Amino acid sequence: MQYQEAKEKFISTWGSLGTLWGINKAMAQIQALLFISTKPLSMEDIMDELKISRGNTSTNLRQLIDWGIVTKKLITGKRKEYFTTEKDVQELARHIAKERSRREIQPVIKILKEISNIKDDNTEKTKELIKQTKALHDLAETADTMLHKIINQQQNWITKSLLKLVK
Amino acid sequence: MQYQEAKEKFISTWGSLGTLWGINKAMAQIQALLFISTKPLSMEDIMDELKISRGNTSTNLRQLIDWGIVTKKLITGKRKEYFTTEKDVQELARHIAKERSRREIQPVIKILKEISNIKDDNTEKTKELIKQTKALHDLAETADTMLHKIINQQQNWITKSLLKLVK
DNA sequence: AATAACTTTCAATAATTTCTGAAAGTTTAA
DNA sequence: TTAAACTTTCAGAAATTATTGAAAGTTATT
Repeated sequence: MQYQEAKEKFISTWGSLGTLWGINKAMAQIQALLFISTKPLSMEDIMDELKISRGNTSTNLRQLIDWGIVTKKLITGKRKEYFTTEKDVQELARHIAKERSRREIQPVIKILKEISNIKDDNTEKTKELIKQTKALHDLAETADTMLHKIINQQQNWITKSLLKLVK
Repeated sequence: MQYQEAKEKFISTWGSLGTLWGINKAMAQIQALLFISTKPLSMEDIMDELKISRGNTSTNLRQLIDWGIVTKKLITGKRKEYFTTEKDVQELARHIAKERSRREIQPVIKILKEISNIKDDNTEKTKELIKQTKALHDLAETADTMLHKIINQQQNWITKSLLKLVK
């Protein structure tokens, strides 16, 4: 397998994986492209490379920026904006986990809590609803808390290493 | 909030969460319905409750069975097939994690390994591709292994194992 | 064996999501 | 201030995914 084939395979695999987990294909592919690029890329570069339209590129870059995994980079002497993605896989995983928790898990936890707090009218079906949503709530909350601890642990690890470097 | 409202909210929330994570809405809702039901339900029951067609119900029940989180239950004296879902949240989480790993993560790990093993032609871009896909491969493999260790624990996996991991 | 009770399959359709491309908007340079 | 360089927005088109419903298939009952 040569470079070009490997590159295409990586980008397309990443795109499919994204789709499977509810992430737009173009968004995943742009991130994949930046992830293996040796230098920041312009919108033009990305459009050419992935054969997608300007609008699509612009929209998905914005989303990646909102997710905190892509940043604009201004290159002095150039008008265009250039983009890079977080290159450290652990940082990348942290960002994604943190965002998905904030956007998707936390709101569900809140709703589960509400539901499990409805008044118990002592019917069997109400008891079951309360019991099951409570169990789900507890599971989600514990898993989410643990995930955050892991995430923050990584951060600490990184912070520590950086501090060591500086000292 | 009364029972009926709470029930509907739970089913619809579960459906939306599913969609967000790449799971078909009907599939998630059927599972949600069974999850809070006090007794096994027939296809008829599910169709009525969720207002979906027979075909849709049949297809999605099959998928849930394939995923190992719903089982057929034959009630003696009745012709119809009845369905139940795993009621234990931890077992449920185990099944889902195991299946998603097997179907989605493992194949990606395999591809990442292939890609990161391409011949190094000593160009900068090839070196970067190898480096980055290798890092991703290692992260995915570590995370997946960790997940498997967690899901293979028989009981109290969250409180015991995850805490250990974090410490 | 015939019929009734039930489930599965799948072509057609509907709903949803993504993508395009051009107009509108913004920023920089001269 | 004007024009060029670049980015964003968004209505319509295209692609993808989900859903229906009825025919075909299966299994149990008489």
